[in-house]
Amino acid sequence: MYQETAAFEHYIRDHGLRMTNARRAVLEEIFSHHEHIDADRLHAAMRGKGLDVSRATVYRNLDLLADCGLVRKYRLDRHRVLYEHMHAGMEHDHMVCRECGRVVEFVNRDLRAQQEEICRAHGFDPDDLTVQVVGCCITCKKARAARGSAPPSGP
Amino acid sequence: MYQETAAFEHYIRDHGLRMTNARRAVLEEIFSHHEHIDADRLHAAMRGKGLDVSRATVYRNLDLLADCGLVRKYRLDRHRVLYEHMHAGMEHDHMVCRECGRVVEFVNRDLRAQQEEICRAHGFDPDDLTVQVVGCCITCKKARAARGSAPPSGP
DNA sequence: TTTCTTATTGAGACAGCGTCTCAATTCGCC
DNA sequence: GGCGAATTGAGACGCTGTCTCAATAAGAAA
Ligand SMILES: [Mn+2]
Ligand SMILES: [Mn+2]
Ligand SMILES: [Zn+2]
Ligand SMILES: [Zn+2]
Repeated sequence: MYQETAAFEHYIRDHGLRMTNARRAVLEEIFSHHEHIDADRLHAAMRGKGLDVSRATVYRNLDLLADCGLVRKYRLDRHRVLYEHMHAGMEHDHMVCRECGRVVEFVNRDLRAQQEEICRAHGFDPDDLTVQVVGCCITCKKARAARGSAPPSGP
Repeated sequence: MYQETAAFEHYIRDHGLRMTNARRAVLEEIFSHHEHIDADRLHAAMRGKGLDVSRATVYRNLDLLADCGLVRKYRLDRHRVLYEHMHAGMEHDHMVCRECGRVVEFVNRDLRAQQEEICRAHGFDPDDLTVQVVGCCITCKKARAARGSAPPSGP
């Protein structure tokens, strides 16, 4: 947390912004959640703890944190944007199950290297590399197979 | 177009659905546009030609076409979903410029193979593999460099 | 410390976009 | 042609994220 606070304050100063209680509160809150969470849920969690930060401010500061690289922003389903705090530069990607909604994370350095190579080839300067797979997870696949081949009571 | 109509009708029959004029119209319309387009613009284009298909129906049938694989659905910016007709299994991915909004497409078989390999390793059955890069395109990079290093009138 | 400038916040209105509802229509089968 | 179900049209609706603007507070300067 010292690490992140320092990085955030550094970014703030560097950009002629101001460090505020609301900013510290949003930073602490997002770093206390270790799953993907949307802005409204994060806001509700804060209100639940008695932290009076407005909805607009939570949205604004999550985006600020994303800009400064402490938080990542994903759209894993079409309904809402999810945020997640970074963990020391450990970038990962996602597989999303259509059936159960489960999100599986994976890290693959080669995939990233290859994306960077493509960018280089096009003279494109990337800020954000995303790989996303939508499909059916192993659990749902097994469940479907079990249902399909040997249902408890015959059809 | 015969190809796609046949594939669509086959999918329709296979799923106990019905072929309608609205479906044919949406299919023809999306295949007549060769850039990314959103549902409302496609709807407007149809109305412009005198095709009376409702907004909801355009949305519904674009999603149906996406389900059956004739159309792909992307969210290249956070504002809206864009659709694009497939071209004989030629899957591609996108780089989006933050500054000018330009979208650069690229095809890379290795990247796809690698994604499939990761899925296999996780027992994940993919329907949809997406790679998206957000950053700064070569044109904007050059424009920025020109502005930064040698402005017409001194600072 | 007090003063001053201005970035930030809060509260709610607003907007975009996609979904839903339900009566009317159309499809496909008999 | 008649029937039952799938599809459509029109608009209301809901969810998310953005914007507005007056009030507040950060932080530089005095
Ligand atoms: Mn994640
Ligand atoms: Mn494309
Ligand atoms: Zn699943
Ligand atoms: Zn550009």
